Amino acid sequence: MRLEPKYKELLNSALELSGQRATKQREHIYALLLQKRNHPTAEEVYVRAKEDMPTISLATVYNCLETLAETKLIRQVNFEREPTRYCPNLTKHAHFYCRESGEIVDVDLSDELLDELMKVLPAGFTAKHIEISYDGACNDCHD
Amino acid sequence: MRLEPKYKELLNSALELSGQRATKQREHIYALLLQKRNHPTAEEVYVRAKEDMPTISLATVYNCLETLAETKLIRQVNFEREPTRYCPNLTKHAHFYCRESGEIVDVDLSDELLDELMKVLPAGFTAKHIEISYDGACNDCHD
DNA sequence: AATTATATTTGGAATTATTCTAATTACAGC
DNA sequence: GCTGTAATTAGAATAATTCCAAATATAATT
Repeated sequence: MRLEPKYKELLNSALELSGQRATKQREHIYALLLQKRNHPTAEEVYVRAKEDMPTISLATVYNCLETLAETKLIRQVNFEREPTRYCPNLTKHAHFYCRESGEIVDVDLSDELLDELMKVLPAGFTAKHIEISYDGACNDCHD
Repeated sequence: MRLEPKYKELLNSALELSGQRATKQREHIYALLLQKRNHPTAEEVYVRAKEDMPTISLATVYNCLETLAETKLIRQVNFEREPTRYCPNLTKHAHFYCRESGEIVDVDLSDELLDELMKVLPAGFTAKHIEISYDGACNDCHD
């Protein structure tokens, strides 16, 4: 698994900006998130990471995911009480969770729609972030 | 703490509909959620519940909250990995979480806005529910 | 009203996801 | 190549929640 130059630069500059080091583990985990964008849990990332890097520990996976999230290279996605999932899609989007297949699909959101959502806030409230999750049945799963 | 007749009926019919029994504990917990609508966690509900019902157990609090949520009398509210909070507001609304004060505020949503959110789904996708959470600073907390 | 069947509550143990800790290892600057 | 700091590692600890088996409460039936 190789990290494309574009993303390698993105990673390096994001880490440098926040005064953190570029390590094999961080690069590896970022690469595998980009390579298969299926919103894996930390545990799933751990399993995949070990294929090419058998000595990596679960704690490191958590640490790396945390670092990547802090530096805004990935997003954490939560559905109710389920384990946190991770997503390297940096565009503005919501998540659709199919209760049938368990699949999570990104749903792009326009700036206009996000603006409208901001406008319904009470006076004096300012939101840094809006998190939107749908849940239902995806294309492949109508009862 | 007394459950208003209106809500008592709502509770009884919801429980009956789902074939479950009306118990003191369920009524008590529903009443205290209605009385102080500050989106408490299960632990907070437990503390409050014990004031008037000292022998209630934490497991029962969880059971009752689960039953109330199943019967759609209350909603579960999750913010990232924080403990689940509970909300008896049945209108369509989002939640605003103030990172400063920790306060959670209901934000009413119009049917039109929800429609628009449904329209942006890919073809063949149908959502049963949309969960929207803002996070930022509330009226009382601009840095 | 007593009897029976089933649902609910209870306290504690178990589980799950995640974070913490202390020791080792790796990296960056001199 | 040394030195200081950051990152990784394995395992222990934690927090929220769920599970379990026994006791109790409720509803249905006699």
